[in-house]
Amino acid sequence: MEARSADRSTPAERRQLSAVDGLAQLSFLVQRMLERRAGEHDLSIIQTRLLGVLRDRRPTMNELGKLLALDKSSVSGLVERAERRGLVTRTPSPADGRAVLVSLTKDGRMLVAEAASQFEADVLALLNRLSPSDRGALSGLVSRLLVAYATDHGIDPFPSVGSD
Amino acid sequence: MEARSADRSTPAERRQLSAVDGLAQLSFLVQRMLERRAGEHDLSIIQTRLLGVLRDRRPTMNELGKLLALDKSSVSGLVERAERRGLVTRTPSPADGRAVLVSLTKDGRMLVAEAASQFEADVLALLNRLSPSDRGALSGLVSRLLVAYATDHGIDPFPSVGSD
DNA sequence: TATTGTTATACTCTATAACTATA
DNA sequence: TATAGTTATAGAGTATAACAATA
Repeated sequence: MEARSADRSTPAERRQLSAVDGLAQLSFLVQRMLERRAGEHDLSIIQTRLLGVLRDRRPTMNELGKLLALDKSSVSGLVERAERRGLVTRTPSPADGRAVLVSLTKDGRMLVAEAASQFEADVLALLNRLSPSDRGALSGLVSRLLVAYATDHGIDPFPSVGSD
Repeated sequence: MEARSADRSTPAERRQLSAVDGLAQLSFLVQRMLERRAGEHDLSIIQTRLLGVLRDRRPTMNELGKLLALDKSSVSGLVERAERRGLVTRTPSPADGRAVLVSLTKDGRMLVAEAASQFEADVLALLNRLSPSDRGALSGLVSRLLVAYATDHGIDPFPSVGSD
């Protein structure tokens, strides 16, 4: 649902968002930035995530399902649509006759690189609204938060977000 | 795409995420929390957002489209499905014979309240991984960032996230 | 038998276009 | 004419279930 403050005062009187509202709003903002940049390349967020995880992997359909937290049948459709656009290719696995390896094409790699750099620029522009010292502080706090969370969940905090 | 660090060192050597990666990961994490809690009530994120914006509004279909950034035809379907579940009701507008007012039912209000409080608890639990002073610092920085961004875009930073 | 992947099916979500009714 | 809303249609994205091929 929408994050919402219980605060009923007028805008001019309110000077700070609650921590929960702030984090919720920030997450929506970042997601919107990603969605917008992806959309400029006719990519959905999930298609963009697919290309993203393939940047440094050549997984089977099965592994892709785990990486993206999708059912194998969903992966079939996702990859089929990306393949139809020439962004990824399917290759039979030499190691396992049942398996299929998915990898980026040149076009796919170019597209994801472009979208990634634009998204990065968006986030940097957002962060530039803070002073350098505030920026560093925010970055450090977010990093610590994520590392603590990941550690609690037995995950390596550093590989990418979302799925891999 | 997946947020990714260009850092190629091993996990044990890496001690901080880049600011961009951190914000991207954090946004995915918060979104997953929302998605999970919504899913427990058989709600999608967009259905949850619909209920969320209706908590303190009684908009027309048209206004709802602007609040959620959806085409009017999308709103028709969205509201139709929510109405079928007994979560919202449609009432003819007394002021305009063409317009329809959408509002929460008791069931809808209960559902969104429950999902909201669970989501809030998730975010608070996440934040509790930081010390109280770090928590305050993070909250303040995020708040300043969002206020600066909103001000630059001529938006009131305080009403809810995402759409309203 | 178990695993990998595809296909059939069903539903949500979204947009465009055509339509009705009201302003 | 313009606006509010619905409906028809098309497509992406998701899951479950049934299936074929391989291990």
